[in-house]
Amino acid sequence: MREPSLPIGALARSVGCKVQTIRYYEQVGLLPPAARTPGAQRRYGELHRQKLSFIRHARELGFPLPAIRELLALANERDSACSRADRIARRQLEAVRRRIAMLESLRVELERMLEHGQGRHVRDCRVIATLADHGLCAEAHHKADAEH
Amino acid sequence: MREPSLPIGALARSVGCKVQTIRYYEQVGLLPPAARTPGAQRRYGELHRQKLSFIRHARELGFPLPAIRELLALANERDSACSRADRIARRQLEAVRRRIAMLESLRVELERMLEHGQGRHVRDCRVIATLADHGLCAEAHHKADAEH
DNA sequence: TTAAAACCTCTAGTCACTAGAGCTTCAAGC
DNA sequence: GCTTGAAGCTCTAGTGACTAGAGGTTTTAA
Repeated sequence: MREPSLPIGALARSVGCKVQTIRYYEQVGLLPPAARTPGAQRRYGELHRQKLSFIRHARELGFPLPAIRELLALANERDSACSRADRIARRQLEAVRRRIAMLESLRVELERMLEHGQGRHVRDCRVIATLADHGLCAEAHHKADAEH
Repeated sequence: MREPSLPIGALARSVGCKVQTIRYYEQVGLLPPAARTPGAQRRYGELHRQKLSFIRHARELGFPLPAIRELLALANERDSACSRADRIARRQLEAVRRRIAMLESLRVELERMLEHGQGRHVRDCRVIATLADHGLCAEAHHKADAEH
């Protein structure tokens, strides 16, 4: 098998990311260095594709790169306990839930800002008024702060 | 009135942000430069507090700084049409809704990953398996990509 | 008067990419 | 075998919205 045959562009297309992103992952050590042609171009095989696909999927789920690094390591030692992976996923789930809660309260507030729509002038524009006076807004989204 | 009497730390506490954030806003021109003591320390008055509060509130709603800049400008010309502020808010509402939709599908997938919980080993860990095989996941979150 | 808390500027770092300059290599058609 | 254009290469810098730290100065309360 002359396995490593995919050039970087084809790999990028096949997992739906940019070429630079792949080089970036290699640079920060998430992806092992690719095989190279005599002219120093990267060539990838199926294993690389699977790993990259794993990374991209985890990124879409919002895992930060350090967590993904850990998940990749776990996936390798196939006999170690699953609980660590679970814990990482659970942490991520909590973060996602917090973000949803916060965004929901923001959605409600934005909808309220807009619901009487066409005030003709800025001086009675609900959007501006609401932003100017924090007291007008739902109490909710102050508590939900926490993170990014 | 010796209006500008709040030092930067007190202002930061009063609106719930960091000192450096206030200096940053001044640096990028979102906040007008503060008055200074003879020793060059910043002193703020009520107007600054209101403006900063407006900015922080808008940030909590997820508006990016360029949009906030525009909103601030609009708030100043109190006779101009409200429709521009409305449009900005509406755009932001759309972004918030998209983000919620995406996060919801991620939440579902993460919950599914975790629901059979305690597989004892990595080789049958749903978290790892789900990440490794994108085909296993709900179709949803691919469509919802779009943006940040 | 002194001491410590708060302030100052400036630089660099964060995260996860993304963009661009300037150059080289590959692959397909002739 | 030659040409040509797409795709590759490295390296540097930029993004957004802060955040952190070094190293020094000012303020304020005891």
